[in-house]
Amino acid sequence: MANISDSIEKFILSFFDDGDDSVQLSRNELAHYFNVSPSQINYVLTTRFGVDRGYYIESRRGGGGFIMLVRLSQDKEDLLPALIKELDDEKDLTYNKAADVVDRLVREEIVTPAEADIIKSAISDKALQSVAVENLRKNVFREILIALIRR
Amino acid sequence: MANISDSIEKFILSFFDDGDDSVQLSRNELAHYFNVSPSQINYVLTTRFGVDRGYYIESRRGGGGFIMLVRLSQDKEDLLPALIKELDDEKDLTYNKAADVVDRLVREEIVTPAEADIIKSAISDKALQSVAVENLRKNVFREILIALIRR
DNA sequence: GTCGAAAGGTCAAAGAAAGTCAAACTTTTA
DNA sequence: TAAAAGTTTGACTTTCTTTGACCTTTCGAC
Repeated sequence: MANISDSIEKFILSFFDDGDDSVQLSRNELAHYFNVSPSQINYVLTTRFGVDRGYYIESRRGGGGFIMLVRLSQDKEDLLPALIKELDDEKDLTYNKAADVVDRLVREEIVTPAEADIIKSAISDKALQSVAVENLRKNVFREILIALIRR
Repeated sequence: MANISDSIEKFILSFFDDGDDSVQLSRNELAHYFNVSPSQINYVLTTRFGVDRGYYIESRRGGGGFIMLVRLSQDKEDLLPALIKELDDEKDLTYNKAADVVDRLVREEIVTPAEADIIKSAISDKALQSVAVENLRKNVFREILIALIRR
């Protein structure tokens, strides 16, 4: 966790701790506080607080400008079907993108952390990297078993 | 023990001495410390810290990158490591064979029935039948999401 | 209305890791 | 002692982060 972006992410997340569903911040202040260039705040926001992770970003420029992060809390009934639909549009589902979704499912209490580990292992690069299709299931299953050992 | 890889292995093993189950290291630092090329660290990791030896490797690139080694249960009596080993010998792992194993894991109370459902969906024919490899993860993930809806 | 300062936004380049792979070299084994 | 197995190295790739130069929007003063 040596990198600053992770620290900034944590810092921002801590603002949500009071159960608030939205948080307001100042890009310049934050950048100054962490001694980084302001655009790094944007980097953190786009990589850590995108829709994939279940956040919505709103902002205003100029005097009195601000950035507001809203934690999306979708209707639990709709979330899974919505995610499946989004899947189809996704042209390239990387592990990281998928893992973000899984983390969100944990947050929404649709899956337990233990189940999330299993899912992540099943969709990991390692599990799916199999040239020969015959080995695929083996790979996926192996990764799952490994995930089980780890807990 | 004249070769450097063995020394590096020993060195890394010593980090586990405090009873810790996981250890974090920097590839570059380690390579520099031993005066070897960074890729030699990968060599040591793959030859000495693979799953067969009871370790799991996780890593991240870029600024603040790291390599984390997790020690898995080394108990050869344990069911899971034994199953992983058997997997390698299995020439053709059908869905039914795998599902049997999963059911056994439920009976042994290693996984919950809910987790078993997730696992089964991840290794189902449907999940893994993807002509184009790019769609594979999508398929697997979709099947898992569907399994979640069902419950 | 116009202007300037005060925000925040964008993007590309540079930097900082780790990963891959094949070739060269060394050691072991049959 | 030749072939196989294991080790070492380095060039190249991929991923993620950090920085800075330049752009756009908003507000308040005049």
